[in-house]
Amino acid sequence: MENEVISKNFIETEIDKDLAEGVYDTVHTRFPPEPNGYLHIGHAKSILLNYGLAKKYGGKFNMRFDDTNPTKEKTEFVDAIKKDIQWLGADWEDRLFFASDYFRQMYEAAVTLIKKGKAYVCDLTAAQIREYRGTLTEPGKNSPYRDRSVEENLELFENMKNGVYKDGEKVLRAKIDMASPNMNMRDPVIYRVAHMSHHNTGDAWCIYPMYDFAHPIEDAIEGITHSICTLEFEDHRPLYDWVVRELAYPNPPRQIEFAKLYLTNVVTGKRYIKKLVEDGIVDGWDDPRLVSISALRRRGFTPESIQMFVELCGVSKSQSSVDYAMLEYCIREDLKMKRSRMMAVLDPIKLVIDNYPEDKTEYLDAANNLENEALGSRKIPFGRELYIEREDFMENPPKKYFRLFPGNEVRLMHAYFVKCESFVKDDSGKVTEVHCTYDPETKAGSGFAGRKVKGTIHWVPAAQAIDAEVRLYENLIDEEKGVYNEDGSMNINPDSLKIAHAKLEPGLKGAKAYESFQFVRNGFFCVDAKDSKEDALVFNRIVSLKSSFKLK
RNA sequence: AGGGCUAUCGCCAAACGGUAAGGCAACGGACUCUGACUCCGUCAUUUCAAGGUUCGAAUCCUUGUAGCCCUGCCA
Repeated sequence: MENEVISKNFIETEIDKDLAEGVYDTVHTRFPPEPNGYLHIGHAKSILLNYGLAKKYGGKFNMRFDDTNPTKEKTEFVDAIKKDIQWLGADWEDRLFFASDYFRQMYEAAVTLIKKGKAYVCDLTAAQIREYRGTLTEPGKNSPYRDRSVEENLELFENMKNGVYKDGEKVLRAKIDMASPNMNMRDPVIYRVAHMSHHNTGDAWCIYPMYDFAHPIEDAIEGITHSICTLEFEDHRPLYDWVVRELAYPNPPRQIEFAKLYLTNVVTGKRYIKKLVEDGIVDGWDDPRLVSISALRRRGFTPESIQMFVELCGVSKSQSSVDYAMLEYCIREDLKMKRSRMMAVLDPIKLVIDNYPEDKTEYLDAANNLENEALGSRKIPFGRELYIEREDFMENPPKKYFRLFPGNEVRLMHAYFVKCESFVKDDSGKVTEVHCTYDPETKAGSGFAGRKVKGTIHWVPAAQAIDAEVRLYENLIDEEKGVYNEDGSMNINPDSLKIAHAKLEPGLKGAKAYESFQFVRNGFFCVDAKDSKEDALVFNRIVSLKSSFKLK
């Protein structure tokens, strides 16, 4: 409530400085994904950071697809990414751009560089370029084509554009410094030949700009002031600055880097996620055990919960890994007040109330959410036979076990106190039925205050309960062993997906439309919202069983 | 001839020379129609290490140490 005082992050400090010094008089940010895959929680940080900054400073936020490499990009990714960003709540208004729409300007910028003697066409092969580049500890050496005349370069580049050369035959390189300790400055390739259809421009071009050349131009064209990206681009900043300087953009953008978001015990690397999908270990990019935006959405995460999470994580330049528990905290925090709290029994065992009339059914009032009255209430049928959670009964309870055991009395959520009188076991010794008696005086809402019970358990009526095959998801990764082994393989938890035959509360709105349920570590449980317009549901006990009672 | 960046509680993260915020996690206790929620309380004499400057250092200087990134015609 009043603890909104989240301190300023270092990027805001930088922006304040820029504004104060008059370097810029506005803030204009952007989120520039390459449409080559699905967005995940790490991207959410970047999206919300960029969008949040623009909003905070009364500036603008652009959506831009950085589609300069046709070999990796697809239109279907464009659509998926747009959907995810909209869902997250970042509004680009009418500013949706494609880097590929600037190909003409980039081409002209390259020509400008050639005319200034700052770029040259190089005939070296990819392998030769690598060889000439030197190593981390040794300087590179100049390409034999480095000193071609401006006229020759102009003609050759024109030929590149006109499709005279095959892929890889020639490239355009910036003429900077082959001895630079920064590898990115050793005459980087800025244009390559690629005879391939582009998802947006089709066959209009057969030369495509490289990221380092294209990105600063894209930013400059759109009037971006602060080009915010992740730490690995820090070494590219001198090149970024070189490009905007050589091209003489007035009021050029400034690149600022921040640390990526990593989560503990979660597979984040795109190539690992891809492997999980391909090997069939997960059932797709939106498998609830993944942290792609679509997976989080399917699992029932809300945009608000992700916004909260990103806010809580903060922004800095130190490489860090946020505890997964923080993500769970955010969704619990967000949902606990605004979702109905239903009852479902995952591992049912029958409970018979011996002194309750056999043919009677009464409809009990149950609040949809105890903390939020505005969510209203529902009626739940109650009768002689119910199902309760197997773990809510113990024949020989340990100390401080507050649930059902012979002789103990508990409250049935939204209903009566019941006292355990006896139980039935089958031949194998497994408990099959628990018998108890109820006290009519203790009906929920009656104001009964005669005595108290230490425990409350949830239940569903045996006759009306909905049978459901439920998928329970737990951590995909073995928490003890960590995510990756030394050989790069992953420690997959064999129990990360279990099927349970659960009993759901009757009248559960839309319940039959749902295919599966997710069980998140720390006990948050909700309906799979994948193919449904329904909101995620939160279930009693499961949401509250955070880290409570641990059986030995 | 290597370069760049980062080091503050188990995990994030503030503090910008004036005497270590906050959140998550954890742990006590109260409350409870779920052991949840809520509420109260505990949780860094110390900031990677060692020196130095200063009345005063997490902040400045020196020297180390550790981690991450960079040798794509990927982004």
